[in-house]
Amino acid sequence: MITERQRAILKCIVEEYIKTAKPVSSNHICSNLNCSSATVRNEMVRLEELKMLEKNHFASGRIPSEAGYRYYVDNLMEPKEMTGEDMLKLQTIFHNNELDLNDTIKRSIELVSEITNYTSIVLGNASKDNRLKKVEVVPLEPNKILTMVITDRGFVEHKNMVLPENVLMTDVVKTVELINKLVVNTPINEVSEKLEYEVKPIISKYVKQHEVLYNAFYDAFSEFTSKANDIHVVGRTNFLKQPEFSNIDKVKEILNKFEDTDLIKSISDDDDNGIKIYIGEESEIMDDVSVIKTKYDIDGEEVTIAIMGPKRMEYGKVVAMLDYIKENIGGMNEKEK
Amino acid sequence: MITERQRAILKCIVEEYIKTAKPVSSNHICSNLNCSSATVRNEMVRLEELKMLEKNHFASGRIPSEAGYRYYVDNLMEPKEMTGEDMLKLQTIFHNNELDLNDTIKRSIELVSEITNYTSIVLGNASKDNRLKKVEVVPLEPNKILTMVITDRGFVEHKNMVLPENVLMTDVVKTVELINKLVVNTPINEVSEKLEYEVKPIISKYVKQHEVLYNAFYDAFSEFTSKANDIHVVGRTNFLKQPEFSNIDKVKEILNKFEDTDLIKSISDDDDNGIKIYIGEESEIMDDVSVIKTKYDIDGEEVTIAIMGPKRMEYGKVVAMLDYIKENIGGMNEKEK
DNA sequence: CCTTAGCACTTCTAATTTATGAATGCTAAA
DNA sequence: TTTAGCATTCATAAATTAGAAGTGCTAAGG
Repeated sequence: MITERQRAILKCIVEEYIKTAKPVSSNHICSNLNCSSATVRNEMVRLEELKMLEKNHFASGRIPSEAGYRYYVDNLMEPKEMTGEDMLKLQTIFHNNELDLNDTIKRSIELVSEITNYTSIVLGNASKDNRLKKVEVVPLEPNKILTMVITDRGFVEHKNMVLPENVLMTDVVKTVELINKLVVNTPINEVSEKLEYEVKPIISKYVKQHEVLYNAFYDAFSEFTSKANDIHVVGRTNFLKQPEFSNIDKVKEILNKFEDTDLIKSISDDDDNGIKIYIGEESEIMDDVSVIKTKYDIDGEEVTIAIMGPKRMEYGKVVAMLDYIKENIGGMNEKEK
Repeated sequence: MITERQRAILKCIVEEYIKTAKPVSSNHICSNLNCSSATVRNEMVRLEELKMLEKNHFASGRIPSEAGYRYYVDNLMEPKEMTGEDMLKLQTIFHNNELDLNDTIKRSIELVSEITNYTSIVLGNASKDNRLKKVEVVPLEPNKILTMVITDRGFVEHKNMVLPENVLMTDVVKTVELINKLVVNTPINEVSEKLEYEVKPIISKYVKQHEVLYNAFYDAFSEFTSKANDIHVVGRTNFLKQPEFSNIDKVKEILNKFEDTDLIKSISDDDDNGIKIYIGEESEIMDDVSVIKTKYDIDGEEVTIAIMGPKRMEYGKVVAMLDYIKENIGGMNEKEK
């Protein structure tokens, strides 16, 4: 069992280490508690036996182990109040009517990154539950067109195309009409299938250059599904500001992880909707990194956001901000309906 | 005057230093030329007097000075052939019909970054010469709309908006009709002005909630102009791979420069349309950095691309690639018309 | 039995020394 | 003009030293 005093010491060490990034000595702690440094040292030995603390070497101070952080986060951490200033900044984002929910989230998270100096990730999953609203073609120059795919959630994907010489504009219009008639209101991830089995057979009857046109639209759709599922990373280089990343190889390692799309996407794998904290190894990103993440379920559409920093993160501060954002986004969501 | 042998030595030193990033010794050179290391040393002294070479300290080898690189680039550098493999990779991008010119450039430049391990920048200047083609509104849910701004060049900017309770859909439609009637075909950078002085007075007569709606559209346009003028940077972290950036402070410095939008935009200030090389200080970005840049003039629309690396860049290789890209983009441009 | 003063002990860090080696500049001979 | 030879310079790496920080343990005190 862990005693009350041990808890106090652990809390003190974790918080001090988070603040300074330097191993914490018994001397430093005894001024906060009513006991001598020798007593603290005795307790430290016990906390080390419990695997809550670690030492770099014989005579360094103690630093929290992953288990130590875990215990701190689960049992000792006090919710940290946001500053009025930070709240105000978030409020201006929330009350900007021109932003839709997705952009609001992105902006909020960018702000979190700026305030905390951590890295933020937004993983959209827009394709899920988006239905095709309409397909549109705007002729630009004689043989150049703009094609647009619009969903009922307001996502737009567009692409400029150069028409081969032998394709007629009337054929383009026919194709678009056909697609609009047959595919509108289909969930976006089923569109490809529907195109292949329902549109293609018909298109070949009515449209001369059906091969070329069909392929062009088919590609536009598949690009859409891949893009909609997008990854938004802000503040990658914030890691450079952390003393534990003063080593250039560590920097390289973490920056390379950000290039690994699959790894980043895997952050949203977990289905828990609360605010979850993954410390070091648990993050499955890198041993020196912690991730705080949550999912926002915006009328059926899932958005995962994650804040990434060194293990020595200000967990309380970040959790408070995410809480605040979640609360307000939830409110907006209600209002909107 | 600089002698033939001195030129040969300078060329040798620059190329060796580009390859190894280590000061070049007289011994290393004399094996390439038919003379002893002592002779080379004598010449090196003269090249140093001409400010073409520098030393780190008394007994280090020589490294090229900025003037040395300059002389090399202007007089000694041989155009380097691209490898067939690299050409092939570029060709697949050029022949991808679904990419418009802008995307083709972006992709090509990304490839250059990948091959060379330098950083690439594409500075679009889309707003220039873009005219408003149409404004469109798609109603999504009862009080939610998608607004789109489309230009004659095929740029699309869109935004989801939540309508305030008291705004009627009919008013929205009226506003859109008005804008389309009055502003279509206006160069995009003049739209704001025209909105303010021509549309606003009229809108207030016909539309009830004119303030709210007017502001919404006004903001959408100004966002468009700022976005269209976009900055596309690829391979920022490639600098980490360069030995001259093994110092974390240098890395921070260069990464911070990338955040400075105005600085990056200033790269396109120069009006020369050829391929220009700025070495070190000349780049006005950072003393340790060189920039190779050029402008592509695609039927009236200007795109600046720049490749950034250490002073110790493979100038010849990059120039060859940009040449090749320019040639092919030019060809596409013709074909398209 | 818990707390604490005292002290020996460990290890890191930073400063200094030492040794080695790479490459130079200069001199003098070919 | 070229080059061999050699003293000279300076960086880098390894070895040494000194100092500081902080621990663990022991033994005394409440």
